Amino acid sequence: MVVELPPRYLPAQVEGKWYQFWREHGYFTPQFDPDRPVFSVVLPPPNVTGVLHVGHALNHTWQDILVRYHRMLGDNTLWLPGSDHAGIHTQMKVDELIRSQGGNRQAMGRQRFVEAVWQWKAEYGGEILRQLALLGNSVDWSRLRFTLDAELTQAVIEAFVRLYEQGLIYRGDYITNWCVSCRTALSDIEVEHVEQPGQLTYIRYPLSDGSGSLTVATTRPETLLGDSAVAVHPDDARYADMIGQTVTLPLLGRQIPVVGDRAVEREFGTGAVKVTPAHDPLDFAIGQRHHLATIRVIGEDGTMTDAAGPYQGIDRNRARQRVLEDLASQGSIERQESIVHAVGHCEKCHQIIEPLVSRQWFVRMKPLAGPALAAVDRGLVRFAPARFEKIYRHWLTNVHDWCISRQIWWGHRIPAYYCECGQIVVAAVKPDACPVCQGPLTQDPDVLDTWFSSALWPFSTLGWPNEGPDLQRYYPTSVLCTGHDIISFWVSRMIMEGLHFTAEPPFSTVLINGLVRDDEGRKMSKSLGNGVDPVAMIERYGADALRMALVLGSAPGNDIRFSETKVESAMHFANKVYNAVRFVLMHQSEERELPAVAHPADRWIRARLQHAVRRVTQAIEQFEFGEAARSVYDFFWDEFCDWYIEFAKVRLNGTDASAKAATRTTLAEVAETALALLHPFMPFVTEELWQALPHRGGETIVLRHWPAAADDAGPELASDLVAVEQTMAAVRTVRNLRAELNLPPSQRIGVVLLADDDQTLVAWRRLGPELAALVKASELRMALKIGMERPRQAISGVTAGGMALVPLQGVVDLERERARLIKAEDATRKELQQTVRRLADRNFVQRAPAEVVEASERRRGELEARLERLAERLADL
RNA sequence: GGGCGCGUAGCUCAGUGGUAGAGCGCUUGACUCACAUUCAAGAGGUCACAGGUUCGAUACCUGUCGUGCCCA
Repeated sequence: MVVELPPRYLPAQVEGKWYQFWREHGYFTPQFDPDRPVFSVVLPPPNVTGVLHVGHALNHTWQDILVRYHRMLGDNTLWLPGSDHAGIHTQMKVDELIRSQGGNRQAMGRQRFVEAVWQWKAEYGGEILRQLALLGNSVDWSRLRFTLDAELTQAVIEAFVRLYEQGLIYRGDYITNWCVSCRTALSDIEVEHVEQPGQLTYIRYPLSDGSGSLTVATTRPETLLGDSAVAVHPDDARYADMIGQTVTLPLLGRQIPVVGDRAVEREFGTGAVKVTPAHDPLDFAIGQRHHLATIRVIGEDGTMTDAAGPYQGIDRNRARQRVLEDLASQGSIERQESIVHAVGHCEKCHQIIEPLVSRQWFVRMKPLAGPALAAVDRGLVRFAPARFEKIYRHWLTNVHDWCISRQIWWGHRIPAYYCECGQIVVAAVKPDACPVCQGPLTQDPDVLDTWFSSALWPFSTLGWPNEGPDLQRYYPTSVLCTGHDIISFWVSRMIMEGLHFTAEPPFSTVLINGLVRDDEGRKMSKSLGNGVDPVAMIERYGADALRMALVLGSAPGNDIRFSETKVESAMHFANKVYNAVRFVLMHQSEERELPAVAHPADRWIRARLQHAVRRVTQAIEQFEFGEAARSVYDFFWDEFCDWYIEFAKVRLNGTDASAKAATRTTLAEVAETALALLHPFMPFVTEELWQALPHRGGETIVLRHWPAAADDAGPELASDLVAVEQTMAAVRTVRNLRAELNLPPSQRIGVVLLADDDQTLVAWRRLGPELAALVKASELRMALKIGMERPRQAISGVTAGGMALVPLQGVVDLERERARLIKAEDATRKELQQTVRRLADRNFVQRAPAEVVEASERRRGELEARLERLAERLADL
């Protein structure tokens, strides 16, 4: 067969072609077979504004490995792609764009702005999806979803209405995290806590009866203006008699009570705290318990309200300075100390969060959290690795109600309608008029948190609330693969909503992938500028290389370090695979094949392949993708390329036609199976090569059945395997001797192999031609050691079952050789002593398993023999 | 303050209750007819430290130190 393949693998010329082929033929769309198991996965939807980063690349590669593996097993395999609308983020982005063009969101009005966002989405929102295809992800494009699609919006509205009707959604005045820059409420988990230096100010509040004063400590003196009490711990002896008294609020002169509350930490500051229910979550809770006034002194724009009296209209930061100055001039400040404390910041814009009371919509979490915890307890959902259950449990047991309204325009608008008469109607379709007074209704202006729609993703994407075939067939999904950073954000909420709406957990396994860090172990971030663009990596090294680099050395839940050299070496591997198969192709023949006579090496490589099949299959089943990848890698490179192909060359260059036929067949079949094994990891190069190789039926490796580990161990197999292993050992020993002598590979040498027993001699002889070729022997003599006169003036080495000698014909550095032998003798003696000591130990002999004791005894025998041989050689010199 | 990881070759990381492994890097030699994106050989490790369990611990337990993350 004439094969014209360039000597180097060029991924750029290959990858796009095959992806298009797969996509056009619809191989990623399952053909449902009711007799086969279902394997379904939903892609964690990336932000529509996003671009692919290496974290996605790892996460997607893992999913693609699982999905391609199950597709090859013949399961009904669905991987459903999509993106989410990323409410705040997208709105900010488009807002900036409009402002940069001199426009203004407020002036445009809501409707035109939302249209502009849709237009932006149509133009740029597909970027991440395009990049996702570059990675080779085998997603079903015919089922692409977006959280704001009509069907998914219907699901969101339906969920909201049902939860409302069930009393699980309510509207209320509550303290929320407010971002003065984004001008919206945020949920707890959208707040990042950052350690910062700050000032703890001790302020004296005089007792109203003039009998003294109480000192409180605060890091936020400006909130003093909104204080409605001072709280102390009821069991704190220092303040016991002050509870029930009133104090005078400095600056404003308001009379406020001293209350006792167990939430107060006695050890912090003075043990007395100012209570500002409108601007602190803990204070809000205290305020509720003691029916205190909620005085909002900071507005939604971050400036002081009219309740702040003389400070009205001042920015919150300047107000802090002014309050401090005024307190100082009054002599109310006892002292100040520097502290480091965690300050909440907006995850999106990194501004300091302002906790404030506002009217928002909430989901009651406790009733939903119970079943979600039970599902994990009962094993209906399991985490891999299991330790992540703890994070899940901890969050769900301490869960607070979820603020779901956002004061923005881009998103699912809340289906609540208000009448002037005070009536609130929550309905999927806007009613014509108020059911009470027939007055006109206006819709709530707010939209829902993006995570509210993401929580429904595993079933809204499959058609819920409609009971269509997709929902019946592919729900619940099989595995959800994601990072541990969104276990609370997303995973737990999907489980809660899934159980609530479908009575089933949305997936049975949560597979956690680690973070991809830079080569120094730092998190990748924009500010550090250490992010890696996966698309650039793909362009430079190929998607297969990027995938393999990320997967090798990755394990469930463990972070990995990324470095370009890893991608480079993975590219080398792709090239190696390519050239190995190129070799196979170059030796295929159009001639009618003769009956093949199998050679020990053929049986050996097939046995090693079976071993690799078992290892890879097992590792994938256990999500040990790094292990699985390494197994294929080692098989391909070490066993197939470095040994089998080298063995094969001998027979291919020989004259025996049936031996050639057997070799060709083995090369082709082993390569074909190995490519299948590698396909989930490196889809492109494997398809390219598989198409060129002879294969039985099938139009794509994507649908090739997954290799099954066969039990083909014949009686001759074991001795064949030993023969090959002993040959390999002898080759290594002779090569070692060659290296000792610094011989160039081109120089042929005489080699003598002396076997300790018949079995070894037979083994060597069976692979004699291969042995001679691999050690570049001009002459190879093999004999039993007994009765054979050892050549003098030869360099020698011990090997499994015998020894190897290379006659030197007068050219040898005797001292160097002697030093080498002494070193080997020392090492051998040391290990022998260890082994002897162990075997002398009655405890060991009696208690260790029999096979371990036997192995030790064998080892002792080997070591003794080796020591003997070494001594002989030394004597020779 | 609470919780969870990690500490194995120069670097990045596998791994196992019974003789320490890989890739990269390094050293030496080779453009050997699939591949120099290669081949062959080599050097390099008290498996963080201290106790305990065990006949035997790098692995299991406890503590210490270092380091990273999450939550409050």
